[in-house]
Amino acid sequence: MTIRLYDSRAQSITDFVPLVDGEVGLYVCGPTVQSSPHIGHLRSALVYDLWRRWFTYRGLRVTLVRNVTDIDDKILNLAADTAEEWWARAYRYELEFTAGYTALGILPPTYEPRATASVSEMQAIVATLIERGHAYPAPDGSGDVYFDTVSWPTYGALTNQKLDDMVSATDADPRGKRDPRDFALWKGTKAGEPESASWESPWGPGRPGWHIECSAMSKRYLGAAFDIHGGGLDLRFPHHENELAQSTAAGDDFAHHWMHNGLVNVDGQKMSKSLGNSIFASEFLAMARPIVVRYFLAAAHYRSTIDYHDGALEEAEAALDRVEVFLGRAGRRLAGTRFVGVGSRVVSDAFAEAMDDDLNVPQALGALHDSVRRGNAALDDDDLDTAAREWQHTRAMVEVLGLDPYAPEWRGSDEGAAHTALATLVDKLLEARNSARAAKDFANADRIRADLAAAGITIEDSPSGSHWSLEQ
RNA sequence: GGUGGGGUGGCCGAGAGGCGAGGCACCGGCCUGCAAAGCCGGGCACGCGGGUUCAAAUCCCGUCCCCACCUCCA
Repeated sequence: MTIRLYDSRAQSITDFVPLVDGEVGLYVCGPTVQSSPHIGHLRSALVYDLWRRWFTYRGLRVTLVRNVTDIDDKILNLAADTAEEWWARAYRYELEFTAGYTALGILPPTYEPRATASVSEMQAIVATLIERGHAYPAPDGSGDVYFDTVSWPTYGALTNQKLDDMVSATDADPRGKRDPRDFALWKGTKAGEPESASWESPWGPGRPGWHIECSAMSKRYLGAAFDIHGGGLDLRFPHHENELAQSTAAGDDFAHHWMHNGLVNVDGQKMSKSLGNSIFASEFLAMARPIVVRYFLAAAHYRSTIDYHDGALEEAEAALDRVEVFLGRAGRRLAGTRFVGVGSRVVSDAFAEAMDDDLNVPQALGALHDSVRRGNAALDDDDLDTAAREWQHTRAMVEVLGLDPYAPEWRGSDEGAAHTALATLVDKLLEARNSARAAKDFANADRIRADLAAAGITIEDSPSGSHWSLEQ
C-alpha cells in the first residue's frame, strides 16, 4: 500500500515516501487568532485531521504541528481600539478555535506552538538570511528587515510565478524596501505600540513579520527538512511562497510536499466581512448535530471548494442517519449471537483504495454506503455472517473518518436520569401499543404511535420487537 | 496582464477512453394491519462546436461561462 497525495508545488499526484521510514512530519498553518473562527477554519483543520487519521490507520507515526499566530498587525490594531490587551484578545480567540475543533471531533495536534514562543528562532533565521545576502535591514531607520526577493532566483517556484509578472501591491507601504515585492521578516516597533509586543533584536526592538514564524516553528519542531506542509489554498501566495523562499535561502530543505485545502463558499460567494456572509463556527455548530457538521465538511474532496447552501446540512443528516440506523440495527440484531465476533474491524478494500488515493473521501463514503447497503440486505435475509462482516467494516470506516456515532465525543443528551425516565415511559407505551396490535386494536395502537411521533419519537417495528429513537 | 481550479442527472458529489460511484429528493415494487426502517427497480447526466478512436464525460482543437490567488485571509 502506498499513499498518494497531490503535491501542489509539483502540481501532480505523487507517491508519498516519508523522510524517515514509518513517520510523517506534517506542519499546518493554523489561524491568526484575531476574531472568531468561521466554517472555513473548521474545514481546514478537519482536512488535516482526516489526513492524520488515515496516515495513522496505515501504521505511520504522525507528528502534526499546527501553529497559532498570536502576534500580528491585525491583532494589535483590533486590540488597540479596545481596552483589551492584544495578548488577551489573541488568547480569547484561541480558546474559541479550540472549542470549535473539539466540538467537531478534531483531534488535538501533536503540538500547537504559538508564534510568540519562538521569536528567538525567528531571529536566528533572519540573521542567517542577512549573512547570506538575502535580507537587509531597512536603511530608513525603521528597524524593519526585509527579504530581498530579487536575490533569490527561485522566488515564485511554489506558485509558478515569475517575479516580473507579479502585480505589485498597490496598498503596500514601500517604507524602506528595495523592491515592492520584498516582504518584512522583522518589523521595528513603532511609536504607540505596546511594549509587550516588542522584542529586543540585533536590528532594534520589534516583532516578527508574518511569514517567518512558520519557517521557525516548522524547523524547531519538525526539523530543517520535513515531509508535508499544509494550509488553506489562499495561503499559497504570498505566505507559503515567502516561507519557502526564506527557509531555503537560509539553507534549509524545508517541506518536501505541499498540500492545500479548498475553501468554503456560501451560496457561491467567498465569505467576507464586507458581504457579511461569514458563517461562524458557533452558529454553524448550532445548526445541526456536530457530527452532522463534520460529515458535511468532510464529504467533499479536501481540495475542492465547498459551497454551503440551505439544505446542505439536512442532506448530510439524512446520509449519516442511514449509517447510524444500520449500526444500531446491526448492533441490536447481532448482540448476544455468535456472529458478534465474526469479521474484523478493518475498513473495506474499496474504502482503503479511495483513501490512499489522495484522500478521496467522497469515493470512500461511496464504499461506506455500499457496506451499509450490503449489511442491511444481509440483515433482511437474516444472513448474520455477512451482516457481521459489513457491520465491522462500517464501524472501522466510520471510526477513521471520526464519524463513529458511538464515540465518546458525540455522546450528549442521551444519558443521565432524564433519559432513563424517558426510556421507562416510552417502553411502557410500546408495551401497551404492542398488546393493542396483538388484539388488532389498531386505532389505539396508531394513537400511541402518533402521540410518540408528536413528541419527536419515531417507532420502527421489526420481527424482534419495536425500536424507538429520538428525532435529532 | 500573470498563475491555478472548475462547468457531471432535480440537488450534492466521485470518476477521467469501454459494465451509468455514492448520497439526498422523486416515482414504482417487496416487506408491514397501516406506517417507519430496510431491500429491489426506475429517470438513459457529463457547458457548446468540431475532431481522433471500433468506443470519449474522459484524449485533441476551438469556443463560452464561473471561481480563486497575485493585497490581510483557513
